[in-house]
Amino acid sequence: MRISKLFTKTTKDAPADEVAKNAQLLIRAGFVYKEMAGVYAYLPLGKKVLDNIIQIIREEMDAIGGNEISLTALQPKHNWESSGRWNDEVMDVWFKTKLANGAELGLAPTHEEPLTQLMKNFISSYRDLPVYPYQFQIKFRNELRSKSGLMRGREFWMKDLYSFSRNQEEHDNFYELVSSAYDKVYDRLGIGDITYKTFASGGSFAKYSHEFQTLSDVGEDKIYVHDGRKLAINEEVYTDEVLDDLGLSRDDLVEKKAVEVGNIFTLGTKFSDALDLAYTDIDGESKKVIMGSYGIGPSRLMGLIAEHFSDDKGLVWPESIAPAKVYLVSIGSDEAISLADDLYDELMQAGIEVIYDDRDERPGAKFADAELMGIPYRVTVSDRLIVDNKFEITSRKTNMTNILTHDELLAKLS
RNA sequence: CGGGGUGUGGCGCAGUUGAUAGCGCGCUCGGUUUGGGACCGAGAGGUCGAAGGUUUGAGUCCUUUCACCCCGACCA
Repeated sequence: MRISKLFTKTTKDAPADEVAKNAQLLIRAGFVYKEMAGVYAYLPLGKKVLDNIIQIIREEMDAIGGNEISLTALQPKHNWESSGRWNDEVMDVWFKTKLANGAELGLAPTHEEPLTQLMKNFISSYRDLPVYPYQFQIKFRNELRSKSGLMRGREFWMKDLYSFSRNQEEHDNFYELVSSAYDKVYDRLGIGDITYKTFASGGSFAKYSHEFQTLSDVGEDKIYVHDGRKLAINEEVYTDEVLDDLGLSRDDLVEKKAVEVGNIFTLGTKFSDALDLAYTDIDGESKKVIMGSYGIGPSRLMGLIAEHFSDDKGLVWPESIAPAKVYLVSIGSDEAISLADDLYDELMQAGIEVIYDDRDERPGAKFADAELMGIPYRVTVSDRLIVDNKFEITSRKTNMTNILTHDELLAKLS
């Protein structure tokens, strides 16, 4: 992508009313636009990052047998009345509205009910199970207070996977499979080392659910971490009984602040009971489907990663989700520009994503933008380098610079 | 939803005891610059969040309201 074709611009100042560092940087770098409190639009570079995060999650969900779907944001109330969750006392985050004919509607805050209803069309035999539909969708939640930039919005991207299993054992196996898939997702996003599988309250059908909590000073959750076993306990279930269960003592654990970046939850028959989702087993008996739900918030992850991987110059994206791998800067004469043009074409043809700063700007401005945008490698083409047939490459993360030949540069970037 | 704070060109801000709005960034044009956010000159751009009120006169005082931010409670 050429900067000259990119409609966004960077700014030196962040909006005064935006305090969260992730939103400040993302707005300054032109990745997102704030529509209102807790509601952000994704601009070209931000959309790219979000899509990259989503793609990593998609690959890992597909790898464990997920079937990607796309459910509706508009929700008629009847499914939700079956489960009791249409009631504002039970689910207090609803955005509700009406059809022209007066019928009540809600904007989906989650999708257990509609998906359970939908699956009744496709599940009737034990042969139809297990199945694992999932989707990426904007969820709507009327939070009393949104905050922390992208990390707590009133509309936000969520990956929600649901499991439909024949029995508890089948469910438990898949539950563990999802857990390991989540580990892979966080590893690929570059936050695996600071993300802990965390014991949390389980609801009616399981003793525990599990959250994936990433350590962060801006985290809203308090967890107790055991580094050796790479697990943690959420404050809400930090009791002697739980410690006994896990064979831990308080001395082994350290209190940390963290951001919940995923959760896996055993639903049991809560929704299959409410909406009557049953199958006929091999023995001819009708049985209720055992369900689970598994969430990851791609937009929250984007905010968290922006916040975590940043410094005084701006964003520092992990290579796996950066909007491009290379920020190409040309400095000086027409000859340097022409050489940069050629390099841009060559890198793009080699499948290496490049943001080419082809503006008539001074070097300092280009360098500053490369750093603010957090592109992993900055490649410079300039008159002083041309003389020796060399290119300069600088790592955003380490700030190390190498002067390379054309072939060395391509080898390094491939 | 309780407590606190803030709304003035696109962004960041100033505006005194009330007298019809100014600075920096950005933007446009001209020129000079070109390895760390250049400089000089000339310009454009604001019914001061909204509504009502007090006053000869309101960005400034009063009332109402909306929005945003922070702390708390709640929540992926």
